[in-house]
Amino acid sequence: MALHRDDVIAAALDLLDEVGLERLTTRALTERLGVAPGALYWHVRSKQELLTAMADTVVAPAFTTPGTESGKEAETEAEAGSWAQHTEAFAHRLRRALLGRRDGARLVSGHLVPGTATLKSVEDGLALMSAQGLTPAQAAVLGHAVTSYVIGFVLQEQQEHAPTGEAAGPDPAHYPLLLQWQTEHPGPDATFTAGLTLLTTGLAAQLA
Amino acid sequence: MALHRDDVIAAALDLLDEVGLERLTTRALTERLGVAPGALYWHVRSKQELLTAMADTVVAPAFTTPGTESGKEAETEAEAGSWAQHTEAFAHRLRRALLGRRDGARLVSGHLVPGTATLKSVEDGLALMSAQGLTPAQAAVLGHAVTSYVIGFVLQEQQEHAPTGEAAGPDPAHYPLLLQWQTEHPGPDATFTAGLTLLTTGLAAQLA
DNA sequence: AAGCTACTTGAGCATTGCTCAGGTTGATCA
DNA sequence: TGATCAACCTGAGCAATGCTCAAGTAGCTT
Repeated sequence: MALHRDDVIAAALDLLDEVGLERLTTRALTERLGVAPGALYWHVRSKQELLTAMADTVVAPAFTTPGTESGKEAETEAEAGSWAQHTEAFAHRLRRALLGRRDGARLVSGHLVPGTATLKSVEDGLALMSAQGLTPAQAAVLGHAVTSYVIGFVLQEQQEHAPTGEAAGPDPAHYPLLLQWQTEHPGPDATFTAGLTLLTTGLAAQLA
Repeated sequence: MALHRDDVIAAALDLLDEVGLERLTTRALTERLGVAPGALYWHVRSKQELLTAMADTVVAPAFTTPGTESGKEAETEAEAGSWAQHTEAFAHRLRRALLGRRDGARLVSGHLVPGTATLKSVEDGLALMSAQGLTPAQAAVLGHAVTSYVIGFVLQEQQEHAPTGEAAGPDPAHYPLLLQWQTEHPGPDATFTAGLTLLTTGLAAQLA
């Protein structure tokens, strides 16, 4: 049975989980597909395009509101919840999506180009916030800030295991406050949420 | 006259500005240095290590407080300014440092390993905030959030000109709110500052 | 002058992204 | 049934890249 573009992307994502972005090579991919190296370029114009498609797939679930697809009773117009709740929910979805794949944040931050579905989702988000009294500028600033924050956060979160090419950095033991923070670390989830809350309460404070 | 490690790094940064990260190749670098390809590896263990050193140089000015080096009258203990002012000043320094080089954010986000100077600076920042009544956890969360935000923001900011490997994305003209935002865009500097203010006022609100 | 260290050459290997002319396969239509 | 055509694949190979290494060369010290 012949391959199709989606099979290629799916296999590429599997391979990514196994070997990481640095070692994601077209030859390893075609080998996994049981196919000659040249065959890849029937389905994909270049490795760049492949990476973009992968990034798009990774990010997709974050831009799909949970109850949106099954027609059960989802159409409650402006679904329940304040703009703050929606924003935070989106941030958590995005982070989970990025964490779901090895090097997910690097992949997305380097190769994503917003597709139709993404733009639609962003537009809807802006509309929802405007309907709750935010100016378009406020909504846009918040959205932009949140995505920046999430990507930056997960980037650091996933980099801990990356090779640096030189000897390990300096010993942090001499920096008491840093050390204290590292040992009392409440865990990445809590840290993420705390930072995220800064953004939403910041806007809430500005509104008052 | 023989090369030295610093010359190599400086030349690499110049080359980065000219050709961008994708085309920053060891051969182009050695050619620019007027030297055979193999000569590079006397000064640097691997390309990874070179990139790490470059990232460190790019980021360095952000972690050097302006009045710190000249002994004029800098030692005013906890220099003037609230934790919010200090945090925002740091964020702006970091953004400027990243914007100062082509692909600066990608370089740093992918290859930085915090050096001694960086850790010292972070420790000092935590100390300053603690002295102003913040708990270590609050200070750490704020610092982490700010750096995440800055890196994510500049990453997007610098990606506008990057090649995607496929045809341009969908036309954003059909999304009225998005379009409105794009046309009324107050400029990246203002957007950056607005998002940053969200973080600091968020913490301020939590303290009250 | 001898010797040592810092630095460089030149040749070359393995890997990678990509191309392309020609096959193969399977559905379609005469 | 057999010819046609498009989708899909092979095989061979090219150019660029990161890296290695034995053999130099230059300059300083003694």
